[in-house]
Amino acid sequence: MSKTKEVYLSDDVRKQNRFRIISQFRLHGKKSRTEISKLADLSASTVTNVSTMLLEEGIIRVCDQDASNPSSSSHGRPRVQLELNPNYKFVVAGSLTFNSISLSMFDYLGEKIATVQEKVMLETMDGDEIAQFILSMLKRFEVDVAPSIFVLGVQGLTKNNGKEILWSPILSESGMKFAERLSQISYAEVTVANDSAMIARSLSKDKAYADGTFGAVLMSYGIGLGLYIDGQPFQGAKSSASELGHISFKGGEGALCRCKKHGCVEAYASDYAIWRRAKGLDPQALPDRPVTSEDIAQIIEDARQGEGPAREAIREAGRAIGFGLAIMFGLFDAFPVVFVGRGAQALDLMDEEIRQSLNEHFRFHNQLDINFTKESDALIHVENGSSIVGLEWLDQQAAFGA
Amino acid sequence: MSKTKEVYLSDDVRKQNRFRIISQFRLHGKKSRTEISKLADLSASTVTNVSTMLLEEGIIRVCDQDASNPSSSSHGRPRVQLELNPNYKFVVAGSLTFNSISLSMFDYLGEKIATVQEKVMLETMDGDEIAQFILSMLKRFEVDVAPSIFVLGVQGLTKNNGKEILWSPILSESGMKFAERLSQISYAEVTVANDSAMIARSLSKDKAYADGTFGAVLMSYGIGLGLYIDGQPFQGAKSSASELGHISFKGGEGALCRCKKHGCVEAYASDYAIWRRAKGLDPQALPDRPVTSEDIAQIIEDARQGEGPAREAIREAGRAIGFGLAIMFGLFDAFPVVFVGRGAQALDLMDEEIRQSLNEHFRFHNQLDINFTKESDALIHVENGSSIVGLEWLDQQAAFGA
DNA sequence: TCATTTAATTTAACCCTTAAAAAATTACAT
DNA sequence: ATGTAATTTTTTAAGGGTTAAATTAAATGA
Repeated sequence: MSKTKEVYLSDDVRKQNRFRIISQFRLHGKKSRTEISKLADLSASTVTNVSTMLLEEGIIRVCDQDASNPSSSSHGRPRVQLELNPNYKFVVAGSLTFNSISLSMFDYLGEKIATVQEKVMLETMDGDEIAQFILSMLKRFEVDVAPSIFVLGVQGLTKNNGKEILWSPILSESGMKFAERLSQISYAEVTVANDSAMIARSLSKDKAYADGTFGAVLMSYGIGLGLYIDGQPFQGAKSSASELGHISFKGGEGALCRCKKHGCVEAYASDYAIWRRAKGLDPQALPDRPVTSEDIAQIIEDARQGEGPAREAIREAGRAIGFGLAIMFGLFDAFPVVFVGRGAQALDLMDEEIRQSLNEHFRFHNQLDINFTKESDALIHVENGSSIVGLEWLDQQAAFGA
Repeated sequence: MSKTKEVYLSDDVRKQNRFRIISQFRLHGKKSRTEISKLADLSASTVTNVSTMLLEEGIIRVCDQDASNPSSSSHGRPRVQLELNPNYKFVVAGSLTFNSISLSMFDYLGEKIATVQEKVMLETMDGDEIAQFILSMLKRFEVDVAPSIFVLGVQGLTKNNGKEILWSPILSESGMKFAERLSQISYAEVTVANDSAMIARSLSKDKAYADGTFGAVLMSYGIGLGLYIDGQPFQGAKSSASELGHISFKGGEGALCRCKKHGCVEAYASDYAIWRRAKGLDPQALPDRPVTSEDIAQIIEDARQGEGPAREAIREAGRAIGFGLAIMFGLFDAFPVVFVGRGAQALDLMDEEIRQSLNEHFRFHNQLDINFTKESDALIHVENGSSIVGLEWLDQQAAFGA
């Protein structure tokens, strides 16, 4: 998954240039050799050579040269449009949440060609069972192709190599190795990634966020942060890091968090925390049943009606988020923030508290013209971001080989 | 300063290999072509070609082939030892603190060949004056060579490009551009870097810390953190980041910090904070005179005598540091920590409080077998780390050209 | 049908690395 | 002294990559 190559042979030069060319197709879609030559800043000869190889290897294909040849200037030999071959290889991108698994298959062009979703409590399963379950879901796809890579977004701390889940609140074992098992039985590459990081990746392709520096805060069963800096996903040292949710907001006597510590941001801002507080339950215990989307929607509606425990629960969530962001801003400088997930629907009700809290805890008062926006469909973004990771991996494989 | 290069021409291949070879000399000192060939994993022919060029360009030189030809096996043509040419180019590495400037000149081999130190209050000077002052100090060096690059360690937040100080407690202007001015009048490259980051860089060459992952906590006029992960210096998004000192420890009603906010870790753990508390001064005001090394030494000695305000001030510092580290560990995973600076002399008196605080605020109880050690001579480490940065820059220039 | 125009391919030259051959330099035995 | 073996370094020739320039391919329009 790394892009770093020790380059000291002309062979490596070709691989680099293959990657350059594939990347241009990935970025711009259908293009002629001449256009690619300009985009990739490579000579026409090189583009001819490389694209001949890529065609032979099935990585790209010649488009149907319909009447509609777009950019071609009417005179002269017409351009031959090429594009990535959608059938070259396939990615399965998915999202594992505490009560469901959702999987979608994408072709090499990035089109979603199938999708399956299943309710299931992951906490009750061990690594083998999860791997088997995912494989069984695959069989229900209408398409008959094998994926080359799985990318699965999951809440919690994942290792940067994508091979291990260090800790996840939705899994029974920690350091769970279902990735390894799934890889064994499916003969495919398997990558696990932090869900919020995947959301950020998905948004990074969006024009509105494409300038490159922003954070995606996921407010749902937990609180996650995915960070993009100068167009690059930010990774922690070993792990997905940027664990916004488990920054200590209230210290040891604070409300109980799912991670078994007290006072975490999550213990005030996640959906179970908001529900717990709105319903007046014991802050030192976890709710005894899962909190549903409907529960949260109801609380938000109550809060909109006026003051009361629901309103106050949401205010407190805002203060916790603001505190967490202040810490993050202190470490990374302030960045625009996109809120995603069920809790984000109440962003307008929290805005003031977030800003107050930020103001109190972040050191640069004057830099606080921070942009908060919200996005829904967290799950779609997780899947989308995961597919992007998968496609990038395929591109690198196609360029540099195994 | 980045190592990433776009390689798509055979010319780039040679540059990469030049860098490989130079790096081996940097790493191992005197070596023959044959040895370099093995170390750099390049053919003997390539090493011959490249070293011929490097010799012509004055980047390396032939060593005096004394009687002592070390590794050479007695039979056969003897190896010709080569090494980096100490006179190729020169680095000035320095440290700017609130009341002094210290500069040293290093040759291309990394040997310190001159050093000057000067008491001066930086806060009273503007960018131009600082730049002029540094130049005037240079004139007092006994050597008559011009440096190619200045690397200056300074407390506060620096931009990653090394061109700007975003914020520093010891400078009057924020975003000060003295780097630019110094660069103009000295015709040399100028880099400003976070002092703690430089300390970490210096320590990273030390065998004890060379396994690669550790943090260096600087406890003196402020609280800084330099992070090394897997042998690589960790950088924030835009800035030196990892501002341990300004994590909010006590919130808005906490003690006044030099950054003008309240409750920062620094407001409890820096030398002025410890002094303030030990002397029973108003926590909502800054001390009205600089705290000296002697002041701190005195407080530590008092604290060793038994309970009392001095002892309690140091305890509180430990709690603040522990809290800050807990936040850091939550974001980066736990890492061994080296303490440096005046305050570090009291590490044994704080150890218990640091660990208690960590335990309370860090989410993984069981991972707390963290190594704390201390190093003194913060200033030497800052200079040392800075010289390393300078030499790396020269190496890259030598390999890749301007 | 033919000149014009633009796209794509082929050709020839250049750069870099490396394996293999050659040259250089020393130790040691006779 | 002199020749042989051992080792290091340089030179040579081959192989792979890129590119500018020349050439071929394919369409338009008079």
